[in-house]
This record gives sequence, C-alpha cells and structure tokens, in this order.
Amino acid sequence: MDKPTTKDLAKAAGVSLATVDRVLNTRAGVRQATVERVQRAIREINFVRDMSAANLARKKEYKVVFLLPDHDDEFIDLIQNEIAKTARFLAYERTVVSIIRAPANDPHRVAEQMDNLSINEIDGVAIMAPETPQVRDAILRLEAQGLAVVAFVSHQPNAEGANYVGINNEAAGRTVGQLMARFTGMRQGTVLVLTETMQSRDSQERRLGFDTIMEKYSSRLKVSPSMETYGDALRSEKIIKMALQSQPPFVGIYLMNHDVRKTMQVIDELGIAQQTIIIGHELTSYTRARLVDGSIDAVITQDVGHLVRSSIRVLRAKITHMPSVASQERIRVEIILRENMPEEFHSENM
Amino acid sequence: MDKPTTKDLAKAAGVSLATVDRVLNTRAGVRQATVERVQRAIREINFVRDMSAANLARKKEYKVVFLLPDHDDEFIDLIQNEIAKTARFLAYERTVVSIIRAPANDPHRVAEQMDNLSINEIDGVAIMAPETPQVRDAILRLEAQGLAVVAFVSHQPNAEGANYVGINNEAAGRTVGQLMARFTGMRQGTVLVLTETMQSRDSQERRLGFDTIMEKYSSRLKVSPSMETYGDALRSEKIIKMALQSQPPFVGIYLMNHDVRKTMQVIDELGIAQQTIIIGHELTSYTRARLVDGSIDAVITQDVGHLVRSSIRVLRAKITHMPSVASQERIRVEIILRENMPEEFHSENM
DNA sequence: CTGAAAGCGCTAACAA
DNA sequence: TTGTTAGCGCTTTCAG
Repeated sequence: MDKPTTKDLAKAAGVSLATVDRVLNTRAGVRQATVERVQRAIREINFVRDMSAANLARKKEYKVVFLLPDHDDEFIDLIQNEIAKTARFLAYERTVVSIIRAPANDPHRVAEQMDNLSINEIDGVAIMAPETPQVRDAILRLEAQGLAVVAFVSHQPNAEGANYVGINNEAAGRTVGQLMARFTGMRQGTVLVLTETMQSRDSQERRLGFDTIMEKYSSRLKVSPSMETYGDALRSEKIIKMALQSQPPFVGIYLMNHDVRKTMQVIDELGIAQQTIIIGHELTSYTRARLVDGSIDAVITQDVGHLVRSSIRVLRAKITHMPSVASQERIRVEIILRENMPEEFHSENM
Repeated sequence: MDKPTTKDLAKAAGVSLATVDRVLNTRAGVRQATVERVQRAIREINFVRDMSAANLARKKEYKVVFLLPDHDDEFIDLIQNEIAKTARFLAYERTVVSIIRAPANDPHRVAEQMDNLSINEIDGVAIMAPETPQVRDAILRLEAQGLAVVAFVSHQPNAEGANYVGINNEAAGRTVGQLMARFTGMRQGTVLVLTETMQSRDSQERRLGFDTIMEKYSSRLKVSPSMETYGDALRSEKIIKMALQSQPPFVGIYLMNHDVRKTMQVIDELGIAQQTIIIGHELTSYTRARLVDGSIDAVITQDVGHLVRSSIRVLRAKITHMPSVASQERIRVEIILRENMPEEFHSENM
C-alpha cells in the first residue's frame, strides 16, 4: 500500500481536499466536529504530510534575516561566511537568508532595526544582541506580528518565545575551569580573567561557571576578579603588566570574550605565553594559528556552521509550525586543542 | 523577476520541457548540439533546479539501509536509537531507512548480507564493518549496480567510492595523547593501552596518533604496548593486575575501543580509578555515569546523531547526484569532560 | 531525437 | 461552513 495522501485522507474523512487542507493548516472556518473527524482519519490511515509538496504548492519563499553586531571581529566574520555558505544550499529549500547589521551596544538602534523588519516581508529573524529591555520589547513586537524569532549566540531569557541557539555559557565557563585546573598541573598561582566587558550576561554566566570549578582548586589556584579591557589594547597591557607584578604570579589566563587578538599581542610582547596556560573562546583563523604555535592551550567553541544551520532550521520549523529535532539543535560546548582541531574548509562542495 | 523554472528554461533554449528534463538528468537520446544549447541557457537565465519538485514528480522514496554489527554494545545501541529518531523526520524528505545486522568479525557473512541488498530495491547503504577484502569487494559490487555507499564509523580506504563518515582516528589518538600528558600533570609513570583487538585499522590509527604525542613526553611517561582483551573480562583483569605490579606503576589508562564496561569493572574492583587518569571513547550512558562519578576523566567521541544524519545526507546527495556541504559532513573529534557533557535527550520534539 | 499532456501531493482562489 | 478547480516545478509516458 502506498503512503496515504491528502486525497486518501479526504476520502477517509468524507470531506473535500479543501477542508483537509484547512484542518492541516489549522485555518479557521471549519466546524469543530469536522476538524475532529479529519484528525481521527489522520490517525486511522496514518497520514503524514508531504511538506515539500506543500511548499511547492505554496510557492512561498521563507525569508529569514540574521541581525548581527556591526563591528567586525573574527567571530562575526566566521558567522557571515557560514551564512553565505549555507545560503547557496538553501535555494533547494525555498529559503532565502539575508544579513543586517546594527551597533550591538546601542540597544535603541538595534530595536529600531528590528522594527524596520516588520514592514518588509520577513518570516523569521535570528538576533544576536546583548539582552536589554529595548531588544526584548522589540522581539515581543516582532512576535506579535507573527514573525519567528530566535536568539542567536546571545541568550534572551526574558523573551521566552525566542528560542536560544547557542551554547550554555555556564557550562562553557565550567569547562574552561576544569581545563585550567588540569592543565596547570600541580602549580600554585593565580589565574587572570580578562574580558571586554562584564556587562553582558554571557560573560557573567561564563564567569559563574568558571568560579564553580576554580573553587574546588582554591588551595592551589587563586582567581583574579574579571578585568575589563573594553576592547582596548593599552588597557589590556596595563592590566596584564600589573598582574605580572603581583605575587604570586599568574599561571593561567582565561580570555573570556571572543576577541582575543589585542590581548594576545600584549601577551606576546611580554613573552609569557609559554609558561602560562591560556584558554580562550571561539575557533577562528587567529585562534587556530595560536593553537598551532602553542601560545593558546585550548579554545572553547561552538560550531558556527551548526549555529547558523540550526537557527535556520528552528526558524523554518517555527514559521511552518512543524516540530524540529531538539537533539539536533542543541549546540555543544566544544573543546579544541591543537590535536583535534578540524581543518579549515575552503571549498564548499564535494 | 521570479526564479526561472523549467518552463522558462525550455523557452530560453527553444526546446520542450521533455528535452530540458532529459538534459537536466543527463539522460541519453539528445543530440549533443541540443544538450549544449540547453546548458548554455541554464547559465544565461541562471537556472537552479527545484529538487523538491523533482522528487515530488518522481514520486520516489529513497531507501537507505544501515548495515551494523550484530553484537550489542552501548555504542551500537546509541546508533540504533539515533537512526530510529531520525527516521521519523525523514518521512518529510521521502527517505526511508532501515537497519540490518551482520557479524562484523565474519567478513564473508557481511559480504553476503551486502550482496543480498542488491536484489532488493535499495538506493544507498551505510556500512559499518572492519575493512577486509571481502567487504571491499562487496562494496565495489554494490557500487557497480549503482548503489550509493558510505563507510560508516569504520573507514574503507580501499573502496574509494565509499565516502567515510566518521572521525579521523589518528587525530582522536593524538587528542587522547595530549589529554593524557596534560592530565597526568608532572607525574612520572607508565600509561597502559587497552583495546579489544589491534586487528582493526581504527585501533591502529588511534594508536599511531597516541604514540605521536606520547613520544614528546617520553622522559616522563612510558607507554605500554597495546594489550588486547578480546572483549574478555578475565583477560582484562589479568592484564591490568600484571601492569599494576610492574615498575613504575601506571598513571594512566587509555581504553581504545568503545566497549569499556568490562574493563571498568576490573578497574573498580582494584580501586585504582582515583589515582589514575582514564580516557576512553564514545559517550554512552555508561561513560556518562563514569564521567560524572569521576572514574573516567575524559571521553573522546563523535556525535552519533551527526554521524547518522550526515550519512543519510551524503547518501541522498550521491543518489541524486547533488553536491553536499562538505563542512557540514565533517565529523569532529569531540572531547567530553564532566563539565561540557551534553544532557541526554529523551523527548525528541520541541 | 523531440514534444504534448497528464500527474506527483498539496494549496488557494472562487463558488456554492 | 464546505467543495471545485487550476496550478506549483518537475517527471514521465506515449506519440510523432
């Protein structure tokens, strides 16, 4: 017997194709009794909808946009690349994606950009922006208009509708803590924690997780307060130099934000990479090189390709009210050492 | 302007839909000149085929099968679960998957099972079996019949057509080596390497990678030859006890194969888990529990869900002669500590 | 070697 | 509230 189609379903339920369609798409204008009749028939004949046929008939393109910070760093570049790479294959799935940028540290501008979206014909948005009341409200507005929203990389815990696609930052911090403890061997000393800003929730969560683990090793390792560099090289330098002079000297550095370049330059100049365990976030071509030359010991990362594809899948599922495979959409906290570093890909096909 | 369709293409090339179709599917019976005319038109109007429409019209289900070893261990269970989980969502994509089992260590039986496939109507096969001449030949026979084949978890380097979907075992070994060196701190001693059998190419590759790294630490760590347990608890016990008596005592154990249960029992009985760094492979509910209680220090794993979905995508791409995203199909060597262990999923939807 | 026409499973006017 | 009908982009007989 062949897989049942809408026709079979219509016959089984004793209604027309149009009614079947209405029920399948939970459209209004069908008597409750009829709805139930169709639903029973669905179960009875074990009907599963052919979504590709549906999409074909709809002749609809799903339009999703990524709203990214407008400053450029390695990580954002990576994301953009990955979106571009994915976009090509999305043609097969009736999905077009675009990118817009907004100054991440100006919540009003971000919200403004988000509000602009509504007037265009967009079906879903992936938003990467620090959690703020403005952004949260803008998300709510988008959702009110029926747009699908996911929180991309940056959690938006107060906008419940927006699924978070990104790593568990506390777990990431714990992982760094454990590696730091292990990699420093039996050495005594302090561990320096550097970040661009502690304003962001992500940083706070990472710090929390990190401390949870470091506490267990407190007899051996002392942890510095989080030092904020504000993305400024001079400031980083000052902080590190100061830390170098303190007693006991530090044995490890946790680079908590993903823009490690400037800090690493300072570390280079001081020539302390070799005797210090340095752990950072995100696998970029820069951190790759640092893993290879040994100046960074480990990197905690999330698979950017996965991040992008997952966001799109979740958005599409939300838009079409379809279920998605939760386990497939969970982003892992990945540990990258020089030894398990995946090769960088340049060609996209096989 | 709308995305061009076959109709537009037919018009642009000055041929009929049928001819366009023949060219698109590289079917015989079209004059070379006509073929070229169509292909030029494809470029000119920038035509991209809508595969879902094609599939719909074909009314074809892609049938793929996983050929798995017929012994049961945690890892195989995991794979089966993941296949079952994935299967449900594959209905949307006109793909049905099934599983057949064969005694992995009997190449003739495996080959026999593979030959049986041909007579059924199967489009693609994912094969998990040690590399042997029999299996290699059977793969070649399948391919000769036009079946798509991927080597699943076990590399088949001599059957070139069969894409390998699995981790780079040498990199996995190197990663274990690095972790072993780091986690043992500054301690001196020997590291025991235990495996079910060194017959398998995978074990050999892991060992190779492991040694590459351990060599750098040879002043501190000595590595035992690979001890083969043949999956036998008594044998494991004997080996470990013997190793315990030797001088210097061992500081670490590398469990190279994925069936760690029996060995861990012996280790438990001897009560040596705490002072020993133990690293194994694959994240199963068993190794999870061991990570949590601290008796295993790290696990190297490949994402089984990824493994399964990737195999299916690659098979489908091969069957339909479509490109696939290489970077998406690369399986990572994942390091799992207690801190970055993903939660186990029981519900499949969201 | 090429074309015309019917149909894949579903949706969306338009009628009733 | 329900049904009829003409497609969506592509494939596939069956004629020519």
